[in-house]
Amino acid sequence: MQRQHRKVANATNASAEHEPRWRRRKDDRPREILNAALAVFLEKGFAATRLEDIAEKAKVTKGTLFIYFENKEELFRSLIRDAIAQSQKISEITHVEIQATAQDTIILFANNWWKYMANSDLGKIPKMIISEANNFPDLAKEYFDNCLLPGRQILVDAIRHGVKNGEFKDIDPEAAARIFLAPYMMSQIWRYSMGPIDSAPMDHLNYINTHLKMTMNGLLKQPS
Amino acid sequence: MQRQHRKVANATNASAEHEPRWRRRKDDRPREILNAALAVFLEKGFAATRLEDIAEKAKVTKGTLFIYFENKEELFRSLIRDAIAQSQKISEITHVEIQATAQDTIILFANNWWKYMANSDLGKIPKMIISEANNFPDLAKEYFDNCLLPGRQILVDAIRHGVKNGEFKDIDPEAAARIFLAPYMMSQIWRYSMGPIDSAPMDHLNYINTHLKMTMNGLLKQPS
Amino acid sequence: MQRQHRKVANATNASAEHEPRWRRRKDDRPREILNAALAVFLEKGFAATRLEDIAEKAKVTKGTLFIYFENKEELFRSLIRDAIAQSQKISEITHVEIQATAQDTIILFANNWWKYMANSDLGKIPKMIISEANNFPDLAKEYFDNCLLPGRQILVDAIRHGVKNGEFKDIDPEAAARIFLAPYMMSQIWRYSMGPIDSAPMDHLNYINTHLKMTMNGLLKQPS
Amino acid sequence: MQRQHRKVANATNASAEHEPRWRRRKDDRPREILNAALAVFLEKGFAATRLEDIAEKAKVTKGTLFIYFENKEELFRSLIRDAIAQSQKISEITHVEIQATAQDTIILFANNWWKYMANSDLGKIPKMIISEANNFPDLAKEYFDNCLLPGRQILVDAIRHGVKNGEFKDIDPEAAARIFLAPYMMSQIWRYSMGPIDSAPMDHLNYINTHLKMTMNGLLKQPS
DNA sequence: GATGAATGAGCTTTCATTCAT
DNA sequence: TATGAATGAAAGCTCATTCAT
Repeated sequence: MQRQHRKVANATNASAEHEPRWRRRKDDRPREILNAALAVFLEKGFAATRLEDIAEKAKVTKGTLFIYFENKEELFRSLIRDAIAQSQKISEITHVEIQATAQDTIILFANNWWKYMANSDLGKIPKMIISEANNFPDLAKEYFDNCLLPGRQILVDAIRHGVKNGEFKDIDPEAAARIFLAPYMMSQIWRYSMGPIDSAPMDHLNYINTHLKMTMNGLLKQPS
Repeated sequence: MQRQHRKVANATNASAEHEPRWRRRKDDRPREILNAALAVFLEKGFAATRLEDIAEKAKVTKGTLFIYFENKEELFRSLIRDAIAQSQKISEITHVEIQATAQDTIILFANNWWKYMANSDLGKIPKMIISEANNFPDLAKEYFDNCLLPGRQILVDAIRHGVKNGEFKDIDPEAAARIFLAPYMMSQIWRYSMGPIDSAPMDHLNYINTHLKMTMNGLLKQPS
Repeated sequence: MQRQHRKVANATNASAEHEPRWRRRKDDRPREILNAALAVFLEKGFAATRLEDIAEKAKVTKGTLFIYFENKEELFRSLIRDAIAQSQKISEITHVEIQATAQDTIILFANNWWKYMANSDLGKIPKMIISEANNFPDLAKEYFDNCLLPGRQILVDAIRHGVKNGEFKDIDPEAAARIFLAPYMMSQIWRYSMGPIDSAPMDHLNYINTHLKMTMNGLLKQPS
Repeated sequence: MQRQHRKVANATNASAEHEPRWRRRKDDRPREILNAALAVFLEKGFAATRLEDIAEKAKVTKGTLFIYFENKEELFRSLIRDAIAQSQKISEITHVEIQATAQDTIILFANNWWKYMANSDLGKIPKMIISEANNFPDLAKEYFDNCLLPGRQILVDAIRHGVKNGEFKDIDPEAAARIFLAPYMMSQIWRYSMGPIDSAPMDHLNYINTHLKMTMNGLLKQPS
């Protein structure tokens, strides 16, 4: 005991206005760790991620991670579950009222949904889920059921409605919904994987607008 | 890879004449290992894959892998490089002659390309590249430059040509090409990740046909 | 230990006059911690014991342990040393006057000694010492020299005296003393280890009386 | 590959008659490891034992332990289970025929049993079981049921028989059996814990003989 | 060549100990 | 004083890689 106290005293005397070696950040730590974890898991994948990298990025030591998360797997799961929970909140927001036309419904939904996907950390999840789906099938399913299916269903319904009321051509709504979503998903997946590699980076806004234009009107001037 | 191939060639020469044709030949080993590796790497990703799993699938033991491949990383690289090499051969085949209409050119290309993507192991590469792009950026770039860019460029050229000659509406060919490709890519990536999870499995042919119809003619009956 | 006691004494002096007597006083802490430590160390052994378990049992937090004890090892040592000190006090009590017969001396000593062994925390020490003797040989020696040897010596002396004066048969007093003690020791060691497992729990009083009867008179009706 | 082969060649050339870095000892390893484990677990206890110590004693590396045992706990359990299995074989040997007198039965059994306890590794188990009983209650129970109870029961039966036929005094056979066994057990427990500390080491044979004499005939010349 | 026992570097996890609060 | 968040030094365990067989 004596010895330790003296040690502290010395340290204090030697450099009185020193930054403390660490601070208590009980409330903020989990978020900081999750943010760091997201960055590293996204980049390297689950297995290739070393907890030390996450710790370093979160500016804590390895041991601290285990105060807030049971183990590496639980940290990863927390990350995904957290994203799912946030997505659901957003789902409620983006749950669009049916508009005058099916086209308007689709565009409104797509724009709302895209706003979150492209501008928040939520947009990083699809790449991670794709990469880890076989290692964490339960998480993938949870994400799929809660975050992807509902949005797809809105599209299916809108397209089916548009087909029925003569606004859209006769088309399979299920397939059309998937196709409509593919460029959005692909864009996000690409961004966090091939993004740094693709020599011709994409103008996202232009990309999305072109997508809507193409999907609605087609490429052909004189449709067959 | 190079080194291994030479070694394999030697082995073949040395023993080919006194072994019956139908017998499993020693120089099939690298192929068998690569096949096994593809299956496991695809499922689990590079870091989560244990060489023992690959060995088991290839019906050899761990030690044997190191006879044919320098180490785990080289095995993975061989896999991708091998796929790139095959893709290039196919590229030559799918390098379509320009057709009467831009639409025909695009459809011809797409069908050819899709034939290989959907029906051979080549279609498994995109998911792996997406997952490992940040851990193997050089491989990702190689794949991108040799397998994706050329195909995309054919589309860009065809669309640009179609826009110029009045066949297509006025649209950004770069963006349009990416959007056109997205559902194809997404379909393959999905297949090997979320495929087993997606409750409503896809009819690929229907999906592709709907895609072509939508892209060419649009959804709207009365295009704006 | 010494240091802690002084510290405690100070604390008592400083605050004794303005705190009600019945209130749990600060200087009970070391005792409470030692009690908790005894329970957990006894159950799990030194290395398998987590300080957090002791803290919880003592209704303090981990950090508090380090206020009263320098480290885990010192806490353990304090525990044993404390027991040794108590044993010595008791030794003085049980240091029996020589009785009319050697038998009476032995029985008087055994009953006195047993009273403490069977009914106080002192009886928990043998199991701990046995378990940790190789990890803390100095402690084991201290316990042996101060707590076991003196008692054994009393027995050796009494037996030797009994042999000499014809009260006892001709027997090796050293061996006989050990043998006489063994069932007592074993009984305590057993109690805190196999006790909960032994399906037929022991009636201690019966056990001890049988022991005395057997040891003094033997099993045989017609001694050879 | 090339590189490694050359490396080997160099090493070989440089010191051709070198001892190999390791040998394959598939069949002997488990025994060697168990022996090493017994020594270290016995000395330090389960929790304080580092696998590295066992590995070192067994002249292998840490990793090798995991080839033969699933984890530290399983290694420990294997050790005990192995001892139990051996004990049972011996039990069959020591399962004594009933002799002319109860005294003879007891002495025959005790001598047989003691032969193994005092002269083989089996005698090390009681100290370990005592120490770890609370951490491995299932193992302790298994040991108790298979190794201790049967022997004790033989004694109980013999004593009860002796009491009934007038050979022995009227005594509680259950208690007497425990008391009879205590010095044997204590002797073994002592040997592997306090043994190195006890300044006056024991002559085991003398100890046992004194025990038998005392137990059978008692200390008193003129039994009361 | 092929095998798989053995190695050893590296990672996850634990927990005694420290120290900001 | 007391707390408990944070640290960091092990320890257990895994697995790519080596190498005796």
